[in-house]
Amino acid sequence: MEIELQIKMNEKLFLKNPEQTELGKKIIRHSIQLINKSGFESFTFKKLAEEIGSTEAGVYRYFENKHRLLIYITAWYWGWLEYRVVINTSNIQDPKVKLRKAIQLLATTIEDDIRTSYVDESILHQIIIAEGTKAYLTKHVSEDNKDRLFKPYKDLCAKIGDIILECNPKYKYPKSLSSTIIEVAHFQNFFMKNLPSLTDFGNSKDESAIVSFIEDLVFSAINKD
Amino acid sequence: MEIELQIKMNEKLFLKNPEQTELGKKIIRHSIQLINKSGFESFTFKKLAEEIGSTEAGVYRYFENKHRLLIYITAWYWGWLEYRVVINTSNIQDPKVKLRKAIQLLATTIEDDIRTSYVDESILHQIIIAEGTKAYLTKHVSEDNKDRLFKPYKDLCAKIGDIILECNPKYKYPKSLSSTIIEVAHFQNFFMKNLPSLTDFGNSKDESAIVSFIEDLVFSAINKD
DNA sequence: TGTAAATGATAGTATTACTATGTCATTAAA
DNA sequence: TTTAATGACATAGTAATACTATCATTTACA
Repeated sequence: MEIELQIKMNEKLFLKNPEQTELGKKIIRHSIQLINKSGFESFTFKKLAEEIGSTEAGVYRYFENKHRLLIYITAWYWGWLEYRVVINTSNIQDPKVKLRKAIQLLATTIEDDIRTSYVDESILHQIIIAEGTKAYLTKHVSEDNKDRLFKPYKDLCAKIGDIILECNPKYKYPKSLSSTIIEVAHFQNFFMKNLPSLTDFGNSKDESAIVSFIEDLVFSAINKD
Repeated sequence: MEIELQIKMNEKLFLKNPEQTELGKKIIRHSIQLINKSGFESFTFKKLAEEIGSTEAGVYRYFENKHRLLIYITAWYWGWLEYRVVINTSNIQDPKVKLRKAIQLLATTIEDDIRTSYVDESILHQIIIAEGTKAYLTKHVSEDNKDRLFKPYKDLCAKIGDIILECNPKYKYPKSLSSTIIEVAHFQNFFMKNLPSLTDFGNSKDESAIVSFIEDLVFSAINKD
């Protein structure tokens, strides 16, 4: 039996749903590989089209431009991650154990999930670390936000914020702490691998050290009297 | 008497030192304005040249490309901020008061310093918030790092890390906490203004709320037994 | 006053980011 | 069964971007 896991995507993210055609799936799979390989700046629809044996215009039928494609794959990632947080914490009673689990899911690279045939999650995680913030660091954030393009990110953030409040209903900054956890998980990972002197785990190159740092930070903040 | 404050810049950041000519200073001043106005992506040397009544080729004599110019102005900012941290904490004995001061300097927009005639620091602060991370989020970070282009950022980070260690010599993550403070200060500011639901200070739009959040986070982490 | 540095003017190339139009195959109605 | 509509993709453009090269002119200053 074949199981396909589908993440429901906002219609405004694409011109034509890439999940519904072979070419569309190829676009997603190969854009993830290309962006990871050469970086978002040098990524072009022409290179992508050559890679998948199609044409530039073919790609433009699915996505308005490469920035929209970046928002699409980051939104996909956040949706997928929220799904993982939900299924991995649903049977846990203790909110602190829940939060620990969520931090671990956020800060650790995972293997490719075979149920999503056209997305390699381990590569996608690398893209989120290096390129993820570029999805919203633009002059048109507000319009994109009105189109709800960042909803998956905000939903994940809200979810983790709720777990924080479960741990300590009096903690004053659940949402800021939540977005901080997400961003720090990625930045510290990038620094560890590329600018190690900005971290305390330069040589180990070990993601579990990042998890420890974030846990220490988070739990000392919310456990404070 | 006129006082000019000069930040010493790494020679690899430019082809020709922009501080030493009128055109060079114009390039810095107007690129800061243009990047702030339209964002780094839509910023081009052609538009800049038109703005300052020069030519594209003229700008290329100073900077290899627009990304190097971005690194230049971010490096300038970090150098200037470290200078401010040093002079504003040098006469403080209590390391916790020092750290509080440093956090405040990092997270608060400052007025333009008239001693730096060709740089408007308040605009520059906005650029660092929205575009700063793009200076190092590239596929060529490591080479750029070898050229020491990020030294001012790393120096500032090390400085704050030292203050953290003064507060608590046993704290395990001084460098990671330091880089976290810097990054959190900026993206919480960005979120507050652009994606307020990711923060707990959406309506207030008040930087002092960010300072409070960071102080709470930092001091509960380093004061923990 | 001479000379080097700085700037300005002009032109050109390769690539990028996109648009417009045309063709072919499939399906759906007449 | 023909005809029309639709979708998938190719071809061929354009305007802007990111540079490089050359040469003339102005300015600084020794």
